[in-house]
Amino acid sequence: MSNTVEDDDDDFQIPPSSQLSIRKPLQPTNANNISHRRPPNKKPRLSRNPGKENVTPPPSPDADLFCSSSTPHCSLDCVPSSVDCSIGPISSLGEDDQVLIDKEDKDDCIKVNREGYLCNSVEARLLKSTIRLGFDSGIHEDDEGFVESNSELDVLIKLCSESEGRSGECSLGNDDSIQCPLCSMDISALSEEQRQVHSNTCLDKSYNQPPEQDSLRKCENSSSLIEESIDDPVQLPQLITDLSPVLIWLRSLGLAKYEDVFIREEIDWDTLKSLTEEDLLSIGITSLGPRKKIVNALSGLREPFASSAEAQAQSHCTSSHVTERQRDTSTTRKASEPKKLTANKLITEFFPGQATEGTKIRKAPKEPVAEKSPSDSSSRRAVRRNSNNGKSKVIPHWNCIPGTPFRVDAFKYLTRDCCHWFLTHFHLDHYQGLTKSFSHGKIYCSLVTAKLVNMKIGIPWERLQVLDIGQKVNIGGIDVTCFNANHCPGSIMILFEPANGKAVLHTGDFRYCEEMSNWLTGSHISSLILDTTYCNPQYDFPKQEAVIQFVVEAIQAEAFNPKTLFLIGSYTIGKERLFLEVARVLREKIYINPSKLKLLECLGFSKEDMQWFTVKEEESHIHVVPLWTLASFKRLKHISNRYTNRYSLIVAFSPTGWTSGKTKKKSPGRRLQQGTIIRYEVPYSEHSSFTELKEFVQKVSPEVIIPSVNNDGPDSAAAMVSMLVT
DNA sequence: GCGATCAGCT
DNA sequence: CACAGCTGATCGC
Repeated sequence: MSNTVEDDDDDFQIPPSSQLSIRKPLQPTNANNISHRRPPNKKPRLSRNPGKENVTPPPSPDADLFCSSSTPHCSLDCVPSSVDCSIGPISSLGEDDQVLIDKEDKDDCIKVNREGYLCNSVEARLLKSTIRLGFDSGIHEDDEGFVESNSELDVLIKLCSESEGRSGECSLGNDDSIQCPLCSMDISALSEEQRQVHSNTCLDKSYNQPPEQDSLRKCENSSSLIEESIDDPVQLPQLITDLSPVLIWLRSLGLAKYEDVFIREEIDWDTLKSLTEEDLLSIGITSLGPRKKIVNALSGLREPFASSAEAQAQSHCTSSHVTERQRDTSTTRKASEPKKLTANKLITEFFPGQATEGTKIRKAPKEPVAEKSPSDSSSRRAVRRNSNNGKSKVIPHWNCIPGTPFRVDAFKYLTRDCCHWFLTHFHLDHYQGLTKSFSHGKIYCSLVTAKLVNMKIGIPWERLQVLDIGQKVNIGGIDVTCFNANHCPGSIMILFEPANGKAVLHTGDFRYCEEMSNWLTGSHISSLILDTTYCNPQYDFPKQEAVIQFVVEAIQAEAFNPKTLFLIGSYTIGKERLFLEVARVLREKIYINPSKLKLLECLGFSKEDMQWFTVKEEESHIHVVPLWTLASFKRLKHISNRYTNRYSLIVAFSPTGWTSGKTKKKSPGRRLQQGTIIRYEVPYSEHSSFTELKEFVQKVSPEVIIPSVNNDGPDSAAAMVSMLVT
């Protein structure tokens, strides 16, 4: 193509303005000395084109996608046009990518982009200040770098700590007979909710089974359940009796991966109690988080109130008849519970209302753990080993909607007793198990997700039921409303309102934005199934807009060398906003491969947006590539070798929220360089930050929270708790 | 040969 | 560590 940057020509050729208009010609000095480049997180370099100096998208035909400033909840001119400004029912989708929607208030017409991204008007408003303030997203820290303590923090801390070590699954058999995975009791006759209560109770018992009580988990609710179980002792779960107390204890901390170490060192219960942090270090527990966690738990073991005999005697798997009365009774007993640690308040203590189940916070690991054997060192292996033709018998709590027969993102656990399957978004870990031979009923999802499921997996449209955003529908007698989850295109969170009046909000994966709380005002949420991916204060990343601006400026800063190839990582779907905004702001086309284009065509981008993509590699020096190809310099070197003639410098952007955990707090990115390869790690996240989770939970104010992500390991929230307590 | 699943990896 | 995958091996049809 004529507009290709010539491989061997050092002279920068001005490309057609539509493609490379902002691309800077050479800087006056040190053009070849990469290390002398200005760090991009400083003052933005101005474009020669005065109309394109900042992140504000240039006027474009799709400018009408912006909400007018008169719309109360919408602002500002710097909101990317790919994002919509509110949410409302998409009742029909025409050829145009925008849909005009009449809300109840006719004056409040809003436009929704089919892409489905949300308008983060507040983010947009914050943009300038965030840049100036080093991407401060508004959270306050103390000198130690911790988020200031308040009840909301405690709420989430508690949420996290409670999510540790408890395995909340409900049992669903493939056959008529349904057994509790722990005590093997036949629970076929029980209702769905009762089964969950039963299984969860068993798991609570297993958690409390070690001879001494785990100091990290003085959950009064579990205590109350233990007391309830006294009245109804049945056989001990086999799983529990076969394991050594040390291993059980270890597992209860979510540190099963260190089982091998403890076995190798032949650490028995007495030895365990005498271990010091130094000992732990010497036997190979080098990670700070797990070590602290163990030390903390050990100190709890040495406490006099730990009553092992009693715990064992009481830790029998109970049948499911945990009645409201019993719960009330146990609740009244709680006041005198000796096991309670005031430092570990239940998250639900901060919320009004009575819990609907004995356990208010459930661990809902992404993978079931109930059937793990002692030798398993990773949950993944355990799952594989225990998988039943790919469909595990034990379905995590977060896949079940209490009070309904519905399943969410539960295709790994297909059963014949359910015919309503919801899919929150098209990411593998959520649709895994779904194949084109699916014949278990209907799949409910957004239009974008339905298109992808149809195209990529081959599910026929007859099996797919599109849920219109913001529109309440009745499915099997249950009101269902979905909202834009602001995660990836097509992602939704789903509100279930069963007849029992106990509404359940399943967030799917989501990135919080202020509008979300508006949708939910008025609805009392009983259970919140929450995406807790970054439920840890260390994950406190900037708003997406700030990161986008950082990337734009970084590209501008690095682009003075005309033989620079820019790579932006992305998933199958996800991170589109990042590279689309880069294209729009820099007014340069972005290369994507043909299969990616086909995918993007399903996402509901406008024609104007789509014009920024090209499948002709030579038309662009900004390429979108799979995220993992940027994971290491080794891989980047591989890419670099492919383009030796054409490019002399590779600048890659890895957008992931995990970046924020390992860099300084709220840093907009990390610049790493090896020779002619530069790699930026930028904290562009499509999950909520800890701060956002806090805010969301506070606003939704549910009675019960069911985490959808298992936060085990060094990053575990329990470790965070121990750090806060000590 | 193909689809589905699993194991290992980043 | 692991967001959300990819790749290659294996198995059953």
